Amino acid sequence: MAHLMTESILRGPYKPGRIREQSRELILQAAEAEFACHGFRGATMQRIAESAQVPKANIHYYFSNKLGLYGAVLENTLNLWDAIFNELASHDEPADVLSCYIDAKMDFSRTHPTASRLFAKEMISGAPHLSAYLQQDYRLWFKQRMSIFESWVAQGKMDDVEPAHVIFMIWASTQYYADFEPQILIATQTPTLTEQSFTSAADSIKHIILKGCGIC
Amino acid sequence: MAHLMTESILRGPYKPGRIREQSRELILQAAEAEFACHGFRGATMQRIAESAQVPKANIHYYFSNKLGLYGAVLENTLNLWDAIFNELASHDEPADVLSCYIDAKMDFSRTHPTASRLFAKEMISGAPHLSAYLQQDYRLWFKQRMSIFESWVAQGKMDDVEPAHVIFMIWASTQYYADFEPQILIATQTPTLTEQSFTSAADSIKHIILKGCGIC
DNA sequence: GTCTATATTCTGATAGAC
DNA sequence: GTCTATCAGAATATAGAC
Repeated sequence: MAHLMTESILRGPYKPGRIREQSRELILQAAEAEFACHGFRGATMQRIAESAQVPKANIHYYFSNKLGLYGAVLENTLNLWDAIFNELASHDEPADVLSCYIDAKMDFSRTHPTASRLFAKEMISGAPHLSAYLQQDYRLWFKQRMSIFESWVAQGKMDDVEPAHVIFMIWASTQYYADFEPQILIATQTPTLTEQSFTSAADSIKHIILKGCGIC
Repeated sequence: MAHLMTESILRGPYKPGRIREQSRELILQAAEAEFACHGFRGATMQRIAESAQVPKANIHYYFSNKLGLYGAVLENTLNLWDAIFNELASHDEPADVLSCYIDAKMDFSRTHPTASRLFAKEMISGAPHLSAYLQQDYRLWFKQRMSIFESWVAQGKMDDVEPAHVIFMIWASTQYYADFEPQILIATQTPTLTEQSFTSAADSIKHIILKGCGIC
């Protein structure tokens, strides 16, 4: 029976370092919400601690300082972001590729709105903590995808639109439903964005982007 | 000669209250940049004072407190915003209306990027200081424009796309070039967004939105 | 690992001389 | 109207008992 006392009821059997992981995760979640809402400077350790329901000093036990905590939150967010990036696969037909990508991006806005907002806040502030990330994989990824679009244009599979602007339109439109939720709710006079709202939005975006780019 | 000493070289002849106006304007400009970059909580009176090159106490002479200053900045921003709202006029042809509106919105992103970012930050934070504004004119404006779109759909002038999503796509895409500038610069590997960048982006957006909505 | 108490710096705001 | 000096409270961060 003794070892049962050390098991986590919620998260399965005991492993060395599990308490550490759990506490870290709890703080990270609270921090993500706080940073997404108030930005790096506007967020306070006090509020994060209250939200995570741990004493303020515990945060400093798990993370070196405020910047370290923010870095950890940002890293989590960027990992999620990368996963969506790679959803823009190079299948044969542009229609399939873009449809799937728009659906994936919109799904991300629905399931990870806080991550989307955190990223947006960081960008609007001039991306002071993202330079390393943006310089690496991101540039390469973008260049590669742009050349795929250009080959489609060359093959007459889509209109001669600048590929970068198409990507920006997709990013902007899909992220909008996470980042500008209050504006959308009031405009459409609905209390919350349902799963159906997102599906409907994705359908409209797909229709406009595909037809607008001359993809059949 | 004496009265020349009281004239402002930059802003024309002396008027009662001119010093007051000038100082207020100076502080407001610095505050807008600071709030747009760090949000309400993240901005500090100290930094605003330094940026405006006035002693911190002077800000409290012109504005009741931090919230009052933020309110004044936000009011300026919303007035600019309203002007663009009304650019979506109800001419006869959808193509003209949407073209002009996209151009106007994109021009706003180019000439008032800080205002755009301030508004975006406020939205991402849940629009805590905008509820009054969003409840009034905004709802009415949106409803009216939606009915125009619906009449176009009924007349077969455009595809049966949900009007709200079209508007959101236009807002999202145009604001993106102000709010997400760092991402765009790094992706396109250019040092700054030129006037030509904005024109090119507007052209792509117009092409995709108009064709995508079936507007000839 | 957890938490109370506290050191230290910073922030918003004010008083009062000029 | 302007500015220096300063307050009270809040912020990050640490010390040290348990």
